[in-house]
Amino acid sequence: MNDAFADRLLAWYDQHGRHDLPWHHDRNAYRVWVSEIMLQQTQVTTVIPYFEAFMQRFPTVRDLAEAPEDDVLSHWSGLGYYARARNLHKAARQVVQEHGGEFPDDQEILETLTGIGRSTAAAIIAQAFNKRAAILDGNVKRVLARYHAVPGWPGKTSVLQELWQHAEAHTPTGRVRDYTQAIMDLGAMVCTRTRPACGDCPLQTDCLARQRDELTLYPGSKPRKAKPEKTTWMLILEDTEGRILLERRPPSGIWGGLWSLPEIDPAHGIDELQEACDRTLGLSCAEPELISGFRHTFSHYHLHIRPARLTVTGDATVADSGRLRWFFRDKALTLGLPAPIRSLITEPEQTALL
DNA sequence: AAGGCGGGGTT
DNA sequence: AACCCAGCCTT
Repeated sequence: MNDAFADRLLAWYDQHGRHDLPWHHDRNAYRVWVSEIMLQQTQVTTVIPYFEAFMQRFPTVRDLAEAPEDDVLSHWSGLGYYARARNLHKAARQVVQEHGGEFPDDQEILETLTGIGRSTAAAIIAQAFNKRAAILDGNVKRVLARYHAVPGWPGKTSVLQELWQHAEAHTPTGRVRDYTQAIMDLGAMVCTRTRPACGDCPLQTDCLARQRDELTLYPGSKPRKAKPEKTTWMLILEDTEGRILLERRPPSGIWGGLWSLPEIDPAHGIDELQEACDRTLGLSCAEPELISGFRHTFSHYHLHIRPARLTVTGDATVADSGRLRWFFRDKALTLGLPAPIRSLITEPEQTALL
C-alpha cells in the first residue's frame, strides 16, 4: 500500500511501543511460539507469570517434547483453553521429530504444526525471523476495522476476509518484526476497545471511523445468545488416610485431559449420593456433608457446581483404577486442575462463598 | 459457516 | 452481568 500507514505506525512504536515484554528477551522461535500460544484469547498481564514459569521448566523445545503431558498441563492450570497445552506439547514433538528440533521459517510449514493457525504462524515468522507475514489478532482487527470502517462482526467469514486483505496490504517489507509488534501495541494501548485515545494515534488523520466520529461502531459486536444453565454434583471423596479421589477428564471437551472431581448426575438427590457412590464407584461412604454450591461460567454455558464431601468407610482401593486415582492433597495441587476445582480442593468453604 | 473451548480483567 | 482478550480446531 502506498500510504503512510506503516511508516507512521513504526515512528509511533519507536517512541511509545512495548519493547520489554518477557518474550522479547532471548528471542528465539521457541519462546516466540510459546508466548503466541499463551496469548491466544488471553491478556498479556495474565500470561506473563505463566510464561516465566513455563520457560523455567521447559527451556527448550526438546525439554517440552520430552516432558509428560501431565507436567505440561499442570503448568497450564488456570490459563484455560487447555487444548492449547495439549497441542503445544504435540507440536513440540513434531518439531523435534520432523524438523530436527529447529522451527521452520516458512509460514505454510508452521501451519502444519498442531495449534498454529494463520495468524500465529505469521506472528512467529515476523517476530522470530523478521520475515514478511501479516498477522490478524484481536488488536489488529480492531485497528483495521476502525481505520477502514469495516462493518460487521469479525467472527463472520466475509468480515474476516476483508480484514485479512487490509492486513496483508498494510504489512511492509522492512522492519516487519517491529511493525507486527507496533500494530498490536497500538490496539492494546491507543486503539482500545472502549475510550480509544484517538488524540494520541499516529493514524488519526486517515482513520475513517475517526473521521465519521463512529468509533463505537467498529468492530461490529458479536450477536448475543443466552447461555444455558447446567448443574452437577461434584464429590470430594476422602479415604481414611486423607487422600482425595480425582478423575481424569476425557482428552477432548471441557477441561480435556485435566484432573477433576468425580461427578454425579444432578437428577439424584442428596440422599441418593451414598448409593450412587456405591453403584458407580464401588465405594461405601459415610453420610455426605453438603458444601454450598457456586456457579462457574464458561464461554458458552453456566455450570452450577454442587459440592459434597464424603468419607469412604470401606475399601478405597477399588476405585484406584482407570481414570480414577487417589491423591494426597499436596500432590493433587501439583496436577493440571481446572481453576474452580483447584480452588475447591484448596479452600472448599471459601470457594462456596464466591 | 458456525460453534466448542476457560479464565480473568474491564466496564 | 456482559463483553473482550496476541485464535484454532472440529463439525
